[in-house]
Amino acid sequence: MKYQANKIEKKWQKYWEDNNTFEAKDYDKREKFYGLVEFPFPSGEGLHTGHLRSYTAMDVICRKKRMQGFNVLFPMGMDAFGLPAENYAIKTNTHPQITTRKNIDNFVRQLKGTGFAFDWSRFISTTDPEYYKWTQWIFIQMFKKGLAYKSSENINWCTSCKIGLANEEVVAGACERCGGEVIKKEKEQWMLKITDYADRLIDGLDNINFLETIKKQQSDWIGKSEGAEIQFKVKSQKSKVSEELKVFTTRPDTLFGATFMVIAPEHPILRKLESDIKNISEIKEYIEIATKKTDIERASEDKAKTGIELKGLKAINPVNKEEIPIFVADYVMMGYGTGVIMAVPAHDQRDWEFAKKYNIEIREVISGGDISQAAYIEEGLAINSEKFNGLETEEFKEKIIKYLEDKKLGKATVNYKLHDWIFSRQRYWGEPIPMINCTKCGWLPVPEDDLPVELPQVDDFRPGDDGESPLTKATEWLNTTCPKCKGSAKRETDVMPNWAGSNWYFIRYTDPKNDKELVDRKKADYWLPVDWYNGGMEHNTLHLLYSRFVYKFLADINVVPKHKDIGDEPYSKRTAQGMILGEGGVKMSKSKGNVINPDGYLDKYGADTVRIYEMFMGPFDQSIAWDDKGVNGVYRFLNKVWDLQDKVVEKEISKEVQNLIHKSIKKVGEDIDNMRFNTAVSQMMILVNALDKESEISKEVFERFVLILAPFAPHMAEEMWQALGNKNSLASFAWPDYDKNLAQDDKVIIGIQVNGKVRDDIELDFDTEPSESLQAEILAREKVVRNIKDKEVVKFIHIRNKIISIVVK
RNA sequence: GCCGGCGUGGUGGAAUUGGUAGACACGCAGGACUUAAAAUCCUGUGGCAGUAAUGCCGUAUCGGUUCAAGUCCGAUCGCCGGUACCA
Repeated sequence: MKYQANKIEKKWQKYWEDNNTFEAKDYDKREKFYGLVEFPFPSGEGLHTGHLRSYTAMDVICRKKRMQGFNVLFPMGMDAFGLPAENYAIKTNTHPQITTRKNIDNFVRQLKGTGFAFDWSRFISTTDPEYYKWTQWIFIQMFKKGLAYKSSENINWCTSCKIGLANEEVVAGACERCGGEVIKKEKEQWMLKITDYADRLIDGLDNINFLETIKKQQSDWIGKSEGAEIQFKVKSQKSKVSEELKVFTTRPDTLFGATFMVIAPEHPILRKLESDIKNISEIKEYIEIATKKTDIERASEDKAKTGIELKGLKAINPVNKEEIPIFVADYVMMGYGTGVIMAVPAHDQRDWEFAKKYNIEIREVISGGDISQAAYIEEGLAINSEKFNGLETEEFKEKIIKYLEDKKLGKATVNYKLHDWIFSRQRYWGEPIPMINCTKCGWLPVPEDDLPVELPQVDDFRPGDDGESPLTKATEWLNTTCPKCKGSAKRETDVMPNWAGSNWYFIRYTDPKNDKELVDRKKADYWLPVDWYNGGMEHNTLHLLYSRFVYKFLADINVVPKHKDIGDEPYSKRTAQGMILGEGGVKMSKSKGNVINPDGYLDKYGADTVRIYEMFMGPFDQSIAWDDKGVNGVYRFLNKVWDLQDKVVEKEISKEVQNLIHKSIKKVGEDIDNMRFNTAVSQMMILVNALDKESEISKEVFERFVLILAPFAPHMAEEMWQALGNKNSLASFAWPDYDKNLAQDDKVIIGIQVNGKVRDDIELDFDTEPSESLQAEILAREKVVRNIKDKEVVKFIHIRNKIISIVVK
């Protein structure tokens, strides 16, 4: 019988569904395994090959775990809120609800057609009110704990999306999503205080099994630096002022070398002391140019620093009372530290360049460099620092901080790159922020019994040109009563960002239908943490950081467990796959028209072929180009496998085949555990090529092969398993064992080198020990003799099972 | 600039982590089957020289350590990803 992929795939997909083969059982006695993949955004284009790579990998892992006797939870859902759905709605004037439902159906169809062993009974969508009720509930809990607050600040404003963006969503000065121009705009925003968790987000990385590069990305993003905050008094020539400039520095030991100060153009002191600045009109001009510049322009100015001195004002160095000039310059950012720096040109390269340009004194206070050439940024012994002279940097730092603290001139402090998280979007297709504003009582959360706050129907999904949310147009919904004084009040019209639903979804999978609480604590205790989370490289920083933050918060309020080994971390292991590129190695994109939709391949070759190709195409963690011919090669392999069935008989197993099957079981198992799927597949190819050469194949051997093939090509494996006379699905059948001794070849061929060059090889019994007789035998071999000639053997090295190396002179 | 990763045949890639470089697959060439093509099967396939045996060269480049280097060390070049005036 010919291999008919589509027929057997449909048959088994139906079987799995009818028999709930992949249902995860709460509280089961078997050891649990929670495997997680990132749920997709259901776009109009359907699944792409990248989704399949990630999902197939975790599917292979989960199927193997299930065969090994684990109670596996492998869930799927849809992250369906977001801009693309909304932009599509604006374009076509269709409600996002409708397009989203259609897209979800299409995604589910494609996922089921690929044969993933998801527990579909736990399916969730972030747009389902039963789900986002709890997204809103989390927000309210954060508000109650003071972690959600409203703040008016300069936000990044995408002129194209007409939406506020978090700093994290601005890439090189442009909108992360649409690439549009980003400008600064003042706006009232809900903020989440993720900075309160900064230290815990760093410390938590210690005990979890993430790739080292991911850990580094996480901690670099948080960007913790320890240093000191120091106050400089400001002195005006014109009037008595009591203003102070606070600076943050990681090098308080260079304080005596501060010869000027620089403040950011946005710094509020400029407005306060306007009348004291003699050259104010010049300054104002500079500020105007600076604030007009987008970040991208500020950054691309060839590193040439510009700035202007504030005439009429001086700052006083708190340790030596020196009066130093103050500059405004756009290389200092309001968003980091205090927006003011003490410039130490001798020991900071940017300050050095600035001082050279504006002819400011460069005073060396740390010895060891040549400050006439460049700033010396290393540590060293202090000089020109009065009573601190001669101290090592570390000791100096401690002493000067103590000194400043005693005199109330400064203090030790910690600074982070991480900003609080802007959580408001003035858009339509998101979770409404469940807050009510009463003119008398202020901001109050919607009573929890009234959740969810459902997204109201509106006719126009477009944000207002003033940047207000489309929800302001839903007047009936907008006007409500104050939960406290019962007076008239208004609802918050901003919605939550895309991240809101995706930063806790993995918790909900453990109890997806609970309408009483976010999750039944007993179920969460059973299933969490996630044992293995695989996803895209692009989510290694933000999504991971946000969801770790939310988990820690939920653990603090006792909604989810803290674990014995990894504490309040949600994922014990995280891996990431490489991207799949279009043919020729270019990034797939709609605009290039080279996006590969798996549907065509699923129809033509079947899911098993596509699955194996995705695993075989290259190392899992590297980007790789799609190759149509490679798909065909895998299809050939599966046909060969299928045809082997005709040769299966009950018979004795030859020694060679016994060795090969045990070796294969070992290698395929180990390779799956290490995500080395490509070599697992090639091992199966080697096995199949060998079996193909036999005239008859032992049933026992073939059964074992079918079992190791099953995670990769589950449909074909089930069909062949049944044909071998088995009644039930192999999904929970035992993963085969291997015998260590049988997996080991009993002969090895090793090379014989003469002066480092391989001249001969010899077959030896495995584990043959070096011996004199063997040495004599080797030295008598014809090729060896020929290569030694008349030279003297000075060394004879025999490394067991590896090499024989002869050194001659 | 800084941080991380990588560089192996015509192509994707393997190499037990210092021990016969090129597994497996794609492609290509030749052959079988066929009226023919597709599919399938067989053979060959790193480069150079040679009928061959074999020899020399070969893992981005240069140098080092070692009996032995794709693997370790140093320098250089190139590519990819992250980040960007972070005080």
